[in-house]
Amino acid sequence: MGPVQIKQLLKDAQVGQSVVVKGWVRTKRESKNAIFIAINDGSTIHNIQAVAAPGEIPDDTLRLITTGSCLNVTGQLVESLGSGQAVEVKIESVEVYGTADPDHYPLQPKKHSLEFLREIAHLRPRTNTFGAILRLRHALAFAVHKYYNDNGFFYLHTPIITASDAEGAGEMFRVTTLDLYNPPKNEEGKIDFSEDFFGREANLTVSGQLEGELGALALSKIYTFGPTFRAENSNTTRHLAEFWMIEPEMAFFELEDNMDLAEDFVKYVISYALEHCADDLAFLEKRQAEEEKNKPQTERSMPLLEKLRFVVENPFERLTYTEAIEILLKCKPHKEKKFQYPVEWGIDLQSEHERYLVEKHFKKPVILTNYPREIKAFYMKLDEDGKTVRAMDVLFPGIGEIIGGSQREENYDKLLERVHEVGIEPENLWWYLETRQFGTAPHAGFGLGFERLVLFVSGMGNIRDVIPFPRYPKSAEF
RNA sequence: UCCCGAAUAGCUCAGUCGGUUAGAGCAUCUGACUGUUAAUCAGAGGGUCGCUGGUUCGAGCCCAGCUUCGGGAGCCA
Repeated sequence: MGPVQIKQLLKDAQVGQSVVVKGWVRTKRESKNAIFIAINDGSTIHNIQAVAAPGEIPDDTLRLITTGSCLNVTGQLVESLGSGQAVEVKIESVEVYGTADPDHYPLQPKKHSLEFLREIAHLRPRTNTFGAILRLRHALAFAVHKYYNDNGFFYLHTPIITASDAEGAGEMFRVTTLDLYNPPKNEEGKIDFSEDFFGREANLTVSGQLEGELGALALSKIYTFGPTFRAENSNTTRHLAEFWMIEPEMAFFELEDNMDLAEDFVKYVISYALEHCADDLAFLEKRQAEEEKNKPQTERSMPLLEKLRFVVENPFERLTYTEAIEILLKCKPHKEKKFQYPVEWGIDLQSEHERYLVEKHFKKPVILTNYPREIKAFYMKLDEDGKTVRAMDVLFPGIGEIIGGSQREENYDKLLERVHEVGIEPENLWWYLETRQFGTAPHAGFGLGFERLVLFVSGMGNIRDVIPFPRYPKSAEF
């Protein structure tokens, strides 16, 4: 199927074999006795070097071979006379598929800032960094499916368009076919959504969880992995308006099981990346070190591979919210009034508090559980004391909350009480509430932000650089 | 959305106290040299100093507003 990829060529091809290489030119170097063309087809971070003697490539063709142009090269695989590579392609013929005028092609054989590359998101996959990230992203996505498939989960496709506005997970993007310049109005002068496509207000999903629970209460173990949308005006290195979320939901799982799964799952996918993306991770480790070389020693990250192995090999720290508050109350930054936000039982933990726990106190991933009910969602199961809920957040160094989950409230009366408490109209969630009336079961689940995972594993600093075409406020160009 | 900072050549950046013709490195082009590795050396071309307005004899530089970007915060995954 198609031409042999450069990855395969570098791995398997025999010297003397005739080969066809199709890919994009990274650099061309000419000397008196030889022309060198570094070609990359995205299958691997490594280029293959194609070589010709001067005159072997017609001048008209040679002139078109510039950084960024696309070639179809036929030749023979030979041992390299140079020292940088074991094998190279001795060119027999070259066809230029597409030129890239060097006066206008923005990618040059030099370092570019990530901000600049974000402005040319249509071309940045051709860089080493984004090639590595996109291959890593693929491997992690594949590992997610493999993990759940191997563990008896079913991939459930929850809807992208949803009419339930009661989830409270954030601002939503409206979906409508109404004429925004002249929308139908009802007697009160308000927009008449009964005229809209779905006969009611509709939005893009902020979470597949509620539908995921419906699946778990039938198939026992399901997961979702799909796009998720938040219309928050978030301008940070950890938020996107469109991102991919993985949400497993399991019947007959309690909080402990949920934590065990979350930890095992994250460790599995990171191990998978370590095993299958060694070259790309090595490159990303170098890239991160290079980027941080001007930082003082104390602010530099642990080398990427060391960090990933550390996470895989060590148990996550597990403690309750109450225990975390006690640690924070006793800690130095609190006593020296270094925290911007006060610490007391009942507060929602701020970034600075989470960072202290993860990066200073424990120096490893932390799972916090049993948060006060007031600061968590209505669907979380109440603890016996009625004050806390069976929530769990997995906090990662540098990323913050990578997973948020809980055991769900399966008791109809308690759930209904919470629904009223937070001011949701029960009619809007009748189908969700019915699962607690018909064969309810203890169950639990969590959501993992896929880009936050890629961010952590890649060592990149901005979530906008770990998704091919990022969506964030004022940005949807590509 | 809030706080702080930034915007100068294709890219990364310097530009002193407001003062004549706005600089460097890389990239590009030309030449030299070389089994080269983001080659090296020499030369050349390349600018609406983010936008709008203001202050001033004079603004890349000072002031105001806007736009975009970055860092931090909030919202959260």
